[in-house]
Amino acid sequence: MPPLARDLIINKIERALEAARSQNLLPLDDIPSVEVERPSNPDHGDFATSLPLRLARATRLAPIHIAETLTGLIPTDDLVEKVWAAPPGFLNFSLNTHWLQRQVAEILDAAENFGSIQPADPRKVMVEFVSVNPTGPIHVGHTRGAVLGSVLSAVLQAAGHDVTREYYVNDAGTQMELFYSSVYARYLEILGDDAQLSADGYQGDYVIDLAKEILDDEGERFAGIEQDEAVKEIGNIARDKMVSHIEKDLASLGVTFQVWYREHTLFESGEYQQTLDLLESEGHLATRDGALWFSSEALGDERDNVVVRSSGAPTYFASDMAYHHNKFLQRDFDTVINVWGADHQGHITRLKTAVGAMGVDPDRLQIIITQMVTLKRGNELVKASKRSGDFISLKELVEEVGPDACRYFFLARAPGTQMDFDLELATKESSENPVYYVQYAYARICSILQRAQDQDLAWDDADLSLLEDPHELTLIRKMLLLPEIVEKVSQTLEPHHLPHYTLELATAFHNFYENCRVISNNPSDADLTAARLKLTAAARVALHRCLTLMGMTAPTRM
RNA sequence: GUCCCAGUAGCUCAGUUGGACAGAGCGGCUGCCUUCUAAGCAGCGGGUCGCGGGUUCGAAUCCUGCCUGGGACGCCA
Repeated sequence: MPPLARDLIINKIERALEAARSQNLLPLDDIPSVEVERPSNPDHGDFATSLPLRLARATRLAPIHIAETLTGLIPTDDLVEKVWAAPPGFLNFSLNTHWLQRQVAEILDAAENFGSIQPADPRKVMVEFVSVNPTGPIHVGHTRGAVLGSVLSAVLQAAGHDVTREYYVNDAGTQMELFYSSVYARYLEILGDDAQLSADGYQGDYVIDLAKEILDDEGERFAGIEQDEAVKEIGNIARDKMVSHIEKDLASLGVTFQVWYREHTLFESGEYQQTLDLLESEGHLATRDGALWFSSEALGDERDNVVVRSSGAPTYFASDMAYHHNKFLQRDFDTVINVWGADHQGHITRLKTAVGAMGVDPDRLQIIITQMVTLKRGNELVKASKRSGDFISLKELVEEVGPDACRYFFLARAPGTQMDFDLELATKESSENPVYYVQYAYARICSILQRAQDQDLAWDDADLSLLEDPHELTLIRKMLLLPEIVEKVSQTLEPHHLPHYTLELATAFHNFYENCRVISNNPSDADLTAARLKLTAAARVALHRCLTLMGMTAPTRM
């Protein structure tokens, strides 16, 4: 992977600053950190920095003077065609056309690795996401986190990190007990007993379906045995079925995991006890009112939190502490990213506090909160509550909208914003969804390249210096942005930049297509045709990578 | 009551961590298919960036006070 043009330019500016200092052209005590941006206006070049404006105060010089001084110290070369100062004090750079043309070959050489980068700090990263309790099917509200987590994982991997995608299965705790008894109650109900489902039990029809399945598979034997034992056995079966349903539903959306980590293993392995011992030895635990508390208030949290109830049962928080002990201290992840729904927001501080109490830098735990998804049918609100059973499942959603559009829809919005999902609109507009715009560009590319192949046209040895049309150069410039986008997403943990970029890339291709005929019928254009085919092939590489990173299909025809 | 997130075009949303004239898609209006896919392209119209102060060369972006919407504050998960 060659260095990014951006980094080469930053380097040039740094050297110019060094020179300015040693030649006493600028009164600098030390070299400031240099940042460049991508100007939105093409007239301002490919890269720009506002550094002169920032240096004005410290140097007591006019920004434009600083910009002009630096301009004189930055030589143009193979990469940079032009450097100029622009009022009130910007320093602009435009890239050398021949350099741009050569990048077409670089992109083709990189092939499916195009867009990948080498990070300054390669890390072992875990992305834990979805992690819905296996007490019911996965529904629309969870879809957002599922898509976000899977794309984030893919991008982090492209950014050179060692990524593990993990689902935390909460198979211990009171909600699971309630779920188990709910299935048991339905089981008995089918066998003719009076309904015994408690008011706070799980009401959804899927519980009945589950009970039927178990009845079909296992027969009536659970009716004959003692209740506690029956609930336990039925519970185990129901849980396994639920987990595998969830796994299948997520897979239909293209979301997969490497590890399904079970909560109860924390207790079996002794890690739970180990975690408590560690916290105890550091003086972070206290007994009060018959319960065991984590003294988080002393560590800056708003209040202390219960770890073990007076009943002796550990809280969810307790196993979550043990789980993060496992992530950081047992499995040695450098960075752990948790994707949580907005309802878990209150949990952030205490978990970070707990991680800190274990001697782990809390900044190594990064929590992304996805805001609520409000589900609508037209103007009608659709409630999504698992216990009432009235919800739209992920499965239904994928069947109705399709996985690609579904992914794009959730992906294109920043995680921190609440969003409305109008089912009516989503299906009605599906043919005009931006996802088709992008895929259409890809299909067009494939169609052209197929035609070229049919005509035995080769482009490997094409003369890329023929690519001089503004639309051609714009397309090249746009493609070269991908590594920067990958880096940005991996740093900000905001995958929504990717679909937005992909849309721009598709636009750049559509514009090229409209303005530059690729395969010419005129034999005298053979060289230009070859060059444009090569560019088209590079565009296929770039768009394909985008679609792959987003977990979407790349159709060769539409 | 305290804390967190959000408020940008008719609608759905971006806005490169304080920069150059505020963008895209959809919807509306007008053009473009006898040559590689019209699921496309070109153009027009559309904004008090929730409101008021402040910080500075410069604010949609940072600070502060309000307004509106959502969420979190349990020996639930």
